[in-house]
Amino acid sequence: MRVTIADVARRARVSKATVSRVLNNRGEVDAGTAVRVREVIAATGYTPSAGAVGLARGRTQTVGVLVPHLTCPWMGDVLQGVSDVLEAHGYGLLLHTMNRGADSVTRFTRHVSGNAFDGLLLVEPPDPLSCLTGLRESGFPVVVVDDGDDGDGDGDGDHPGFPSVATSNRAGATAAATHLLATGRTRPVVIPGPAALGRTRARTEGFRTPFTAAGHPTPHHVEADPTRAGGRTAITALLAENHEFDSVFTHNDLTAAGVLDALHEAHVDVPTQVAVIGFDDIDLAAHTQPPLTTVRRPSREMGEAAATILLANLAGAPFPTTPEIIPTELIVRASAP
Amino acid sequence: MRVTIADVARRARVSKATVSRVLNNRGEVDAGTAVRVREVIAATGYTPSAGAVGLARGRTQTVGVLVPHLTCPWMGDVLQGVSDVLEAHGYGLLLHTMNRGADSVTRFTRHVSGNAFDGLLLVEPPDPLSCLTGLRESGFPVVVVDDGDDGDGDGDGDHPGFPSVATSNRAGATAAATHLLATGRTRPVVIPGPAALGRTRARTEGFRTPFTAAGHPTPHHVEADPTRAGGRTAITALLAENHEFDSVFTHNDLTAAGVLDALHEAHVDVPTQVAVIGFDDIDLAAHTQPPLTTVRRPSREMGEAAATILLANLAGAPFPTTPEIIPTELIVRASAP
DNA sequence: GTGAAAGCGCTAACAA
DNA sequence: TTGTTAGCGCTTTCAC
Repeated sequence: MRVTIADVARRARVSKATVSRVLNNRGEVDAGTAVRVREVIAATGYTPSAGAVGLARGRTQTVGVLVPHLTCPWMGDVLQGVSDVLEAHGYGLLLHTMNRGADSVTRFTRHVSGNAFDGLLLVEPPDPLSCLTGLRESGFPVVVVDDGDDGDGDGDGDHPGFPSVATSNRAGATAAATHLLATGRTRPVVIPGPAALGRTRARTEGFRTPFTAAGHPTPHHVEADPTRAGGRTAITALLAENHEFDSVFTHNDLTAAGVLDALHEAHVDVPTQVAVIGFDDIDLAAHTQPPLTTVRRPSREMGEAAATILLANLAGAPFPTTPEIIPTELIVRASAP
Repeated sequence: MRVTIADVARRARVSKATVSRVLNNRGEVDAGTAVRVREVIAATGYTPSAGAVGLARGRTQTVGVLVPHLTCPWMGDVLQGVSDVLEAHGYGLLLHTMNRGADSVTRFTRHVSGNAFDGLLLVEPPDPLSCLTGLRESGFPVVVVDDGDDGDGDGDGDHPGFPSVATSNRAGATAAATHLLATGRTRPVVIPGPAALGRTRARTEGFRTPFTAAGHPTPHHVEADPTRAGGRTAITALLAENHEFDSVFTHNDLTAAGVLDALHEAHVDVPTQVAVIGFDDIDLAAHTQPPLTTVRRPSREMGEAAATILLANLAGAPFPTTPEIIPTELIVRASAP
């Protein structure tokens, strides 16, 4: 049988209340008594039951994390950032996936209303997560990670009104464009991400700005699946129709890798004939042929920031009113030196 | 204020016990009463408090998962497998990392003895996890995922005695060797993983067997960090000393990618001059130049299997006495056709 | 400084 | 079939 607070109290010849005081460092205990209690605790190896403490205190010291799925390249980084911060503060991390569709959401909702955690981190939530608004109104602490914010600080991401952490999508894309212009590229092709996402808009606009500002036409856009095959197909088609371009900017690295494939097959040299820049800086980016210049998205730092904000709120601090923006960084490699 | 079982009972004009019966489908309730109770539940949006249920029942419907860290390529797959199974059975997943060293372990241990979860999944535990033995003796349900088992079914992984899920490390390496032999390679170089791991032994032996069986000498071994840079350095050194070899087998894909780098730099053609086979089949493997032949390790399936075994045990079934082996699969790509 | 007692929200005998 | 009564293990007034 587990050793309970009552066992400790009996052996230390005090009341449960006193043991509780010692446990929670409520100074109002006689030094000698405290020592005695601590000895018994050590001797019995007593650990408070998380569930009982939670029930009595009304807080579980646990944070829920809802992610779309676990298999995309940067999710591990986000989670690691979250996990590090949570653990450092003694919080547990209850992980939920939306991988199994509607059923997943139902289960998740039950967990939420079952008070299984004190706060919630929403990673890359798909556009209209209906249960969200309910949560928000009920005052449940929620932080959105990587909302589709443009990163210019005015909080117009996909879930306005929620405290959130985002990256500088717009500025990152602008940096890519500026880099291309600085190296003499004037006719880029852009392969954007899903049109529904705020970050796609932000990256599109951020990329266009320097070009139009320099008097160049709006960059040519091409649709493609956000996969390696998608990028490859798109560029192959473009080459077939003899479209002229001297550079490609994709909204994700996987697509960029496909672009490199297509160019390679068509014997178009990278970077001399065409420069390529991706977005995200996933592991693969450093390993393509040639290595990919890309806009790094600070996944881990975003996870850390989100967890920090949530924990601060649980500790009584108000949520920040504007999104916290973690800056992107242009990683220059051989595909666009 | 949250709506509690007492609120529901009052509004349905029954006792809390009856509500509880309806909640848990204890058939012994009058149909009419049950309907009335359900109506009130629906009307109030009542959800049982997870903590209170856990305390009363002595079970939390939550499983702990301890992973070394979240950033390695296959961890997401393992977790996705675990998560899918757990969610499908209504279990929560409490995630712990050992990323922050000793402190992590301490926190984790507290969670364990705090009864925060009903069972535990240990993913790739480092060799001697001291708290493990204590757990085991106390009868706490633990399943080890990817123990360093050789996969030949005799249960001699790094943590013998624990129920576990592993992959066919030995057979996978044998398949790689057989493939090389079948394509005329007789002088391989092997870059093994960390010597302390059981799977390194298993893969080493599995690879050697076909060669010695065919009358060839034991393959040449070269030490290297399990990173891309490690593989590159190792092969560069080997080339510098004019060591003759016609193929390379590495215990992980990252190292293999480094090997490809080194060969490319030295203008050694792959696969005509040297064939290369890796292990794991991480995303990168399909994207190297040339694409990497590798032994796929079924990460996600391992996660699913481990969760299934644990849940079965929590439901009353005994643990299997031998490790569950999910087979590897040789993925043939251009680096060793 | 310390203890008694009343919950936290639920389940599970035991009666009725 | 249903209600009553104890807990589960802890925190927290409120007295002393």
